[in-house]
Amino acid sequence: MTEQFAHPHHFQKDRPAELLGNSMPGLTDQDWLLLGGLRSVHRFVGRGRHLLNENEDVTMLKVICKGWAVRCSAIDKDRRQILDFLLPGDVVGLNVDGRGQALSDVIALTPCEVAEVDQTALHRLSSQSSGITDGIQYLLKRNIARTCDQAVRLGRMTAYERVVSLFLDIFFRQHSTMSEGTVDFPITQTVAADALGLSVVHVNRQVMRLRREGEVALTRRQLTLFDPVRLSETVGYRDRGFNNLPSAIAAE
Amino acid sequence: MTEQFAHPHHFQKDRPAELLGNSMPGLTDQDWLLLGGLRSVHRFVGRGRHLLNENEDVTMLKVICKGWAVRCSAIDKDRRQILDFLLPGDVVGLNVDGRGQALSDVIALTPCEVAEVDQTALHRLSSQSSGITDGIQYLLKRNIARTCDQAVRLGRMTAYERVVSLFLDIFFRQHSTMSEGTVDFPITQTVAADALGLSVVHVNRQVMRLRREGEVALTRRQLTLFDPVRLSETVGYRDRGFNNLPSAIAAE
DNA sequence: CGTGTAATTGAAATAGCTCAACTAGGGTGG
DNA sequence: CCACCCTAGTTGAGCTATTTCAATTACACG
Repeated sequence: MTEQFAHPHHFQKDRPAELLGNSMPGLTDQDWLLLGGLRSVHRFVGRGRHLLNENEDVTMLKVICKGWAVRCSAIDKDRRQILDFLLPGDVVGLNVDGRGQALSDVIALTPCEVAEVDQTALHRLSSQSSGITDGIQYLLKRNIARTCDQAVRLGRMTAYERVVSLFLDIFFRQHSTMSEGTVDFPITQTVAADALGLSVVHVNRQVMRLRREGEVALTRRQLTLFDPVRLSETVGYRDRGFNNLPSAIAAE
Repeated sequence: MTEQFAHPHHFQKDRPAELLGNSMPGLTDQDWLLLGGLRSVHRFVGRGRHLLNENEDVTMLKVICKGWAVRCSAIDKDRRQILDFLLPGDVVGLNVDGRGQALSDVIALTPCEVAEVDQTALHRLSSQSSGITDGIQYLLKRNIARTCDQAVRLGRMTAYERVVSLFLDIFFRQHSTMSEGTVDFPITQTVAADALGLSVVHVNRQVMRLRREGEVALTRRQLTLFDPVRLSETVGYRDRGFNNLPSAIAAE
């Protein structure tokens, strides 16, 4: 399918291991060594291509090195729900059902670079190091947290709140203070609509409103929040301690 | 003693070790022994009482031995989103943020009996047995699957579909064939509304419709589905392999 | 037997959707 | 360099699913 871009000669040991390790707090030097020894295959995936298909047997984990992707479940031809956005460092293939099959599709939102790691190889490492075991658990817990927040958004927030809350999520995944700032935002309004359970038209109206209110600037690829604190308060945003906000660091 | 735990299915389901072990497939006899040796404290929790508060530091895991609970996040005084239903065998305390604090409240839906287990004690067991490590991962993955399904429901299904899909979920968690049957259903329409992101009134209208269509019978505590197969097809229900449906067993 | 919680039903209000038309850019080929 | 497309964004107008409000009925439980 999408695997025609493999570069078998080009084994990049450092970057995938580094990205993976950075997503797992509390690794020892020994753990880093083990991770560094993981054999990985680097691949390029074009925008819109699948990194994973729902119900596919997951044998390889994929660490996103560059680009953005979405985890997404299609319920019929013209309804799909985006469950999560994946940024560099995120791992594809952890969300599986009781048979080890993928729970949802994963689709490249921008051209992506991923490092493929054999699942059983990582499992083997994990049995040698409790740090890595804990690291995988940490990634699973982060996925749970994101999906819970997503469910609350979808179930009990107004359109306006959903948009703000998505903006805050994406913002704080890239920005580590509570002050004004600009971050990458390669998310079209159509994609945002599928993430927020709204129609494109209605997403657009909320974005327009936020612009009129002077809360955000939004171009094709960049999002600026002018007062993240105020926005956080208006929608009851809660940091979950998986980003790099000071509160999380302070609580260590 | 060893022999007692080797055949879990033949034993009563109300003991913490059995309940926990039964939720973790693929345990060895040795794993069962370890679990059986876990010290646990038995508690009774009244209906409506909290088993866990959002943001509470989680030091104890609680295995539900009897009764039902909900995992639920309050966004303000009169909006809350129920994320999951917990039945006997489910574990309270796995869904935590990056600081080890609970992501959501857990509230007893009926009077509950729980077995409290020290988290670090279980963690210690887990470092002695890869079966138990995998078991915990399995529980986390099940939580992810449930929350993903919940997000799809909330984001992209009509009211009618949401109700049917919740009924199917609850049904197949207690019924292991695709044929007509009756299961426990201690869920008031108000509670269902908070789980489905709908108003009580509208939930009621969907239930009435389902009754009129002859699809369900629903009393205060019992739910009957007359044709689960047809219902599954109309809402695109997918079994995730965490219940006891034949498909799951067959795929082993 | 009362009393409070849960279910049911109708009617009016509304948040969000659909349809449709139009604008703005960004890339591509001639 | 322009003409052309194609995708993304924007806006208006009418429609509908769902909510809110309000009133009534059933039901469990002390």
